[in-house]
Formats: sequence, C-alpha cells, structure tokens
Amino acid sequence: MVRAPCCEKMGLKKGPWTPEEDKILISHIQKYGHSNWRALPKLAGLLRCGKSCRLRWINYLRPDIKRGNFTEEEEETIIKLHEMLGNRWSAIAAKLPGRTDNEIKNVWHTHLKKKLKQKQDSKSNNQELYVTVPKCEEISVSNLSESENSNVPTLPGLPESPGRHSPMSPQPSSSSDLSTVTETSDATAETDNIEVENMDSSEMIFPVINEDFWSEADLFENSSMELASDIMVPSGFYGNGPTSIDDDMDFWYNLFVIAGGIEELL
DNA sequence: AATACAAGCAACCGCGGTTGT
DNA sequence: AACAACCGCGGTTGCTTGTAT
Repeated sequence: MVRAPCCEKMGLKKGPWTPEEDKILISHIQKYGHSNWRALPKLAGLLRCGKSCRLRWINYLRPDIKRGNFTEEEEETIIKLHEMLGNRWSAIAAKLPGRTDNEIKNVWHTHLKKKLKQKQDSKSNNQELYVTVPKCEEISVSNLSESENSNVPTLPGLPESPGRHSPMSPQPSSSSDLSTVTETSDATAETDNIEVENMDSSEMIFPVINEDFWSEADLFENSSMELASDIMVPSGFYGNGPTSIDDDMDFWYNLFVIAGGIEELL
C-alpha cells in the first residue's frame, strides 16, 4: 500500500484554523460541495491539505454540529454504547445526532472514563463485582449503523453490504458526512437514540467485551440460527430484533419484503 | 500576582479499507 | 492481480484555559 503523507508538500499550513480560512472553506463547500477532499483546498485557495479541511469541516464547521456540554442522557448513551461497541467512536457518534466522533472520544477520555471508574469503584465497595452474561439474540441488519454493517454477512437476495462509506458511491448514515447526515442520518439516528434512551438501564448489563468480540463467529457457531448467526448483541439493546424462532421468521420475512420493495424502486 | 499543574479540546498522524485504472 | 489515489477511523499530541498553591 502506497501512502501519500499528509501535507507532504512544502508550504501547506498546519495548526489552528483562522476565521478567514473557515470562511473560505464554508463558502466553497456551500457552493461546490466536498466530493473530492484532496482537490478541495486547491480549488478553494486554501494552503491546507485535504485531510485537514475534511477534519475541520466535520468536527467544527458543519452546520448541524451541536455545540456545548453533553447532557446526562448523552453521557449515559455514550457509556452504554461504549460498553457495547468499544472504541468505535464513529459508530457511537452515529447514535448521537450533532455530535462528532472526535468530540465523543474527547469526552470519553476526559471525564466519562473517570465517571465510570468512580461508579465501578463505589459499586465494588458495596458488593462483589461480577458480570452477568446476557442472553444474546440475532439483530436486525437494518438496525445496524453503516460501520456496524461492514461486519454483517451478505444476506441471500440482498445487495452486498457496502462496507465503509465509499466516496464514489455515497451511502447513508455515515457518522460524519454532512451530505448524508442532513438527508438520512438525523432521522435514523434519532430513532436509534430513542431506543437506547428508552431502555431500562437496569437491564443494560453487558458482557465484558474484548478483542475477540468482533471476530467471535466461533463463539456462536452452535447457534441454531442460520441467518446472521455471527452478529450477536445483548438482549434488548436494539429493541427490534427477533426473540424467538417464530419472531425470527416473521422478522426476516418482513425484511425481505422491504428489501424487495427497495430493489423495485431502484 | 506568579507559577505549576490539570483538564479540555482541536488538530495531526498513520493505518486500513475501498474504488478506479 | 497489482498498483495508485483517496477517504475515514482511532490514537495521540500539543496548545489553551482553568484551578490550585
């Protein structure tokens, strides 16, 4: 893999952005969009590398960015999602409209980690610490964010999973792309958010997640389910997944009906 | 008031994945 | 199939601001 180092060319500016640079970047993106980050700074007349422009836009200049302190609900959501997803900040950000992965990462490292530790410490002082392994169940592919989707096996009769968002063929629900956030992610993220928020926190006891969690096909290889049997989440997390064989059949049937409809539309 | 330290945050860096040729 | 170009992600750095001494 050949890698073009960022800002390899001499003369490209680094460090904090000035208000003037921000203005230029905003007006250029408003006029022409950001289909090609690499070419954007040249076209806009900025002495920055494309990567720097992209970061600035995504983390700071995007109009849908929600500034200010995180609410209790948001913090709780982050903690819960982090238990589930680990350091997959973009996946977590996808569930929090208006928040960026960078912001969430910073909040996590600065105070949520401490907050969680304090909680755990006070818990372990009161009672013996143990982890309840929940009943796992299959999850709706449609309930997964795009980044989660990248791990989802292709279903028979359905279009292949797009994997990461490709610039050449934009896909919805990217955590940090304005063009998709404004069109689709708000609605879906909000829905997902509600699901998380509405959960009874007393039920949110998750297994300890380690590196193997994301490649644990063998862990569940005895599962009787054939579809998506390697995608497992703790019971109740996404809310909509099938909970029995019958539910499962109905669920997948409905999914295929929906998928068929979409295919027809296309 | 001056200094040291800690916390918060924006930005950078390097890697892996995807797409196009 | 191999390579090049590009994007997005997560880890890390370093500057700024706030607080304690």
